[in-house]
Amino acid sequence: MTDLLPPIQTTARDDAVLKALAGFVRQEALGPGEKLPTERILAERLKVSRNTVREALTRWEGLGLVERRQGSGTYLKAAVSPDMLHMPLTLAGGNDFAGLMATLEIRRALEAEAAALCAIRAGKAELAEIERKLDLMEEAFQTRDGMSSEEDWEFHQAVFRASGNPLFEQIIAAMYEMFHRFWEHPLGVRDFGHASFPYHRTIFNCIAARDPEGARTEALKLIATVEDDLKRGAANLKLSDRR
Amino acid sequence: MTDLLPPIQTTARDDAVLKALAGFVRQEALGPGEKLPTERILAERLKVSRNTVREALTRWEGLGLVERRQGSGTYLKAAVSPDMLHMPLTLAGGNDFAGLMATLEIRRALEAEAAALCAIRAGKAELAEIERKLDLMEEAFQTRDGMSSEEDWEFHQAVFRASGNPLFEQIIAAMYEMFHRFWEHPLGVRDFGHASFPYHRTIFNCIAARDPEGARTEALKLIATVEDDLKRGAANLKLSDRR
DNA sequence: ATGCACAAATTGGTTGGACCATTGAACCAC
DNA sequence: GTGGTTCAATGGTCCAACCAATTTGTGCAT
Repeated sequence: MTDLLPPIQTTARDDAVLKALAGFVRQEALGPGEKLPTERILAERLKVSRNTVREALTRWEGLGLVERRQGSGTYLKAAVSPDMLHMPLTLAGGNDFAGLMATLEIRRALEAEAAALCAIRAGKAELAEIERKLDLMEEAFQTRDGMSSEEDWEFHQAVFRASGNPLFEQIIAAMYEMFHRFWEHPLGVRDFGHASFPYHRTIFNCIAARDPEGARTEALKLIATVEDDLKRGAANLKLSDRR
Repeated sequence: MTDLLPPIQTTARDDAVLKALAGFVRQEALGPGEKLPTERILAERLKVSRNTVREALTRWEGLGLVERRQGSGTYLKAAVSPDMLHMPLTLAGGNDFAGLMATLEIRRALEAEAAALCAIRAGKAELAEIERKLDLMEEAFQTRDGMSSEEDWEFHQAVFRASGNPLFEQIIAAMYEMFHRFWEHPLGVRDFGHASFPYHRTIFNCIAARDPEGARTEALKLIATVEDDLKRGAANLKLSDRR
């Protein structure tokens, strides 16, 4: 009732440019990594100023769809289609302990759901991929004595990817930066993340056994251990960080 | 081991502009709705071209942080801070059934977790606010015979807000557009959302009773009914949309 | 004074052209 | 081959002007 009669768009140059460009990408079947026409050519072909083309491409760049390399060209970074839906999300203040805990709660929600969905939907190939990442992680864990954050992350990524819903991976990928920043300075907790180790295997077992609720439960347990480590780290910090 | 030696950043003009602008907003304590300096003034003050200012603002506009009105000015649309984290989410084929299901799965994950957290953390004031929204919704439901999408939404928002974690509300707000768009054209399902109605009350009861797991369970049930309606709608669509 | 029509100033949107900085390939000397 | 050099292509920045929408001010009629 409220907003039928959308505001009429008298001008929308750069949007039109993006629409045309999306159509071009579709027609040419361009995929990630491929180079698209130069700004000058686009400007000439579309009969708009190069500045307008640049504004349009800036939008796509901000959305992570495209990467510009000076002197080289503009390259696709993700699959684009004319009917994409964008949900830009900006999170305020995630540098401190509270922010980290907040992201961890999001992760708990998504991790549990993704594991459950994964148990329902994962195909044989995805299952094999997850197990491969798990093996890699366990090997790294024993070889480097617990320093397996990279492999750990790849395991979780594989689970998210196999959930069949790209949003899981996207949201969590954006949070990766935050976790990674933290994992390099684990607040003096020497064996940070050790407690979570066994649950990776149990999660995988539930997924492989097609047990959604079991996978959900194990995922919740895993996050709980990480939360615990985090709280211990915060306590350490409070004791040692007197200045 | 892998990414020590990060690529050096020789120039980053527009990023610098945004950083400066974020600092300005912070210093002037500007909030949503307020107007920020004109492009020409920014260009002059920051000693950069107006073009560069425009590219920077285009980025913020794309992220939904800012709104430009020709002839009027540029206005803040959301709170900005220098340490924001941006995560643009893009969903291919956003208009169709699959896209809506994808966002619904995210919503299921967040809704369940938020309800559980809410049962643990909500204070008296938050609890009262949730109940108020619930009453409003129930009233609207009976008065307008099921058309209570706005009030429905506000109820869920109140729950998210009372979870004590702002990220829940932010993420779900980014997805609001998709839900809203759909609620106006419920695929011919006449009583869309009716089935979910009673669960709002049961969720609230669990929260008020400080029963996290109960709240989680009820939230999952609610989303399940919406998913069900959605599938029925998709079935209707398949039957009627032959062309 | 009040209200309305019109002009002027303000502001974002677009254009065209110029130049700079980086990249990558072709080429050359050793 | 290896390591420079040159050079054309390409994105990044700048400038100056003009267009289009909005806001503000001005002055006239009532």
